[in-house]
Amino acid sequence: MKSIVRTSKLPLYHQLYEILRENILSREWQPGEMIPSEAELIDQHEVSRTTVRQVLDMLAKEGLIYRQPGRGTFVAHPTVEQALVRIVSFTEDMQQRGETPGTHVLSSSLVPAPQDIAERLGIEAGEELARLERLRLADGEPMSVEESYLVHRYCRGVLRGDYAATSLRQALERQYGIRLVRAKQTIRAIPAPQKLARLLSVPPKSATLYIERVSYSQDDIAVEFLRIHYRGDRYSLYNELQG
Amino acid sequence: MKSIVRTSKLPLYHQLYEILRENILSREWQPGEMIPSEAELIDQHEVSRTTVRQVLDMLAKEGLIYRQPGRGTFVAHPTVEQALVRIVSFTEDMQQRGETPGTHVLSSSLVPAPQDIAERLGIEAGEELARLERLRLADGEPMSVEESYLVHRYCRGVLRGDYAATSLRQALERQYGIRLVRAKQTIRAIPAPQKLARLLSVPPKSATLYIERVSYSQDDIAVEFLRIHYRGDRYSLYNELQG
DNA sequence: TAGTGGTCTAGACCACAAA
DNA sequence: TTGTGGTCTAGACCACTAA
Repeated sequence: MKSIVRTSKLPLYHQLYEILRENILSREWQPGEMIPSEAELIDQHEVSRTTVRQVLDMLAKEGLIYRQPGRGTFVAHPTVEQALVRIVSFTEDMQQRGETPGTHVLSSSLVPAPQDIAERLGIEAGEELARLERLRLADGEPMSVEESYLVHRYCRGVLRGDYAATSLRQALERQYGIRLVRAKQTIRAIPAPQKLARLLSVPPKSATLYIERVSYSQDDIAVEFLRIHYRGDRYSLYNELQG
Repeated sequence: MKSIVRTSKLPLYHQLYEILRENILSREWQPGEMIPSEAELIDQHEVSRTTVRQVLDMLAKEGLIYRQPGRGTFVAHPTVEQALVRIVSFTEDMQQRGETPGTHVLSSSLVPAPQDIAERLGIEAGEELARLERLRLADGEPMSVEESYLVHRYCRGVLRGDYAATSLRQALERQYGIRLVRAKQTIRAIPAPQKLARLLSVPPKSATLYIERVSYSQDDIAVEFLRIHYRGDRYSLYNELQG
């Protein structure tokens, strides 16, 4: 198990956060299981209660844990509710919804950046982009069509991967050290153009949920522009608001 | 100015939060303006730094303030980005988008709760609901149709108000002390039914962004069920995700 | 009664911005 | 040099849960 390094430049709470988060995501601590009490975490990591609570507050805010006064702190069960606030892969998304994901790669090529996409990514028009178009299936039926544009400069050769089987996000992380940690997106309802309607197996002009997303790396650099058309009759988004 | 009551059952941080929040929302503290430093807040309200910082963390998380190390803490400028995370009135929403809002009341009546809505609100089917149907305009053109269902028990007589001119949210707050502080919603793309298409001035089966929302009061009681159909060609949602 | 999380205090040292 | 927010500590009292 990783432990806190007192000489690190990283704040103690940040190190402890990474450690606890890893224990949860790796399933070392199972959903529903009680995690060590605040007192135990203080002893184990030799930090103050304030620091421990700061970390638990962060994890609770993210929905990874929940607390029960007088009882303890527990690992939360993953819920669909997280979908719209956390960046989630198609595979993960479908699994949360209880459907079996599938993928067909429709096309994959290098293209010069069109003006509109270049603007969104903060690069020059004409710069080389890796374009990947995929049909996504849920339980064998078409669910969405995704069009990814990656700034090729940051991930030369990405298109050599097989993205029917592998996750694009995983490849970016493992081969290029790029973690997509933040994204901005807009959501619209638009009628399916003819070609898209055929791919999705719906009548032309059917309502689709259309999302445009720009994703940023851990260094806050725009890396990907994504267009997704979801079938309106099969897909819905969920989120929570506060006043 | 309100001040903290030490004998109150409410936690100090909660009272201080309400006070600072009110100063911001009432525009007593203008956007961009520096708010009192942590040291000043400690003196003014006679609480510890921990308590002050807990409150500032909450406000920063909400996006109401931002901090600059070494400089101070400032009131944030309202941004469109808040739209999908904060609960926003139609009027406020349109103003942020730079359009002039308008409203026509289509119908208003008391109805027994249908099974599906009763479930969402956590009440018995058949319980009395106040139903309000409104057409929303932006720059004089139809933008959306809203159908509100309020649990009448909590706000007897609401329907006497004129909700073409007044905000329903304001009426709930001022007349019934109900503040909608939290909501859950799902977002879909669906084709406009004939009747709706006429109201929105679009062809039948046009794509609409359809939102179902359950809103909760400060006491965490479900108060309102809302259905909104936005014209797909005029409206888009925006939000930010984190990895 | 013992253990848990919720709230709160008084103090400390740091890096950074501005004068 | 002064004031700001960022991080961290050690300790306290409370209400609640479970044995």
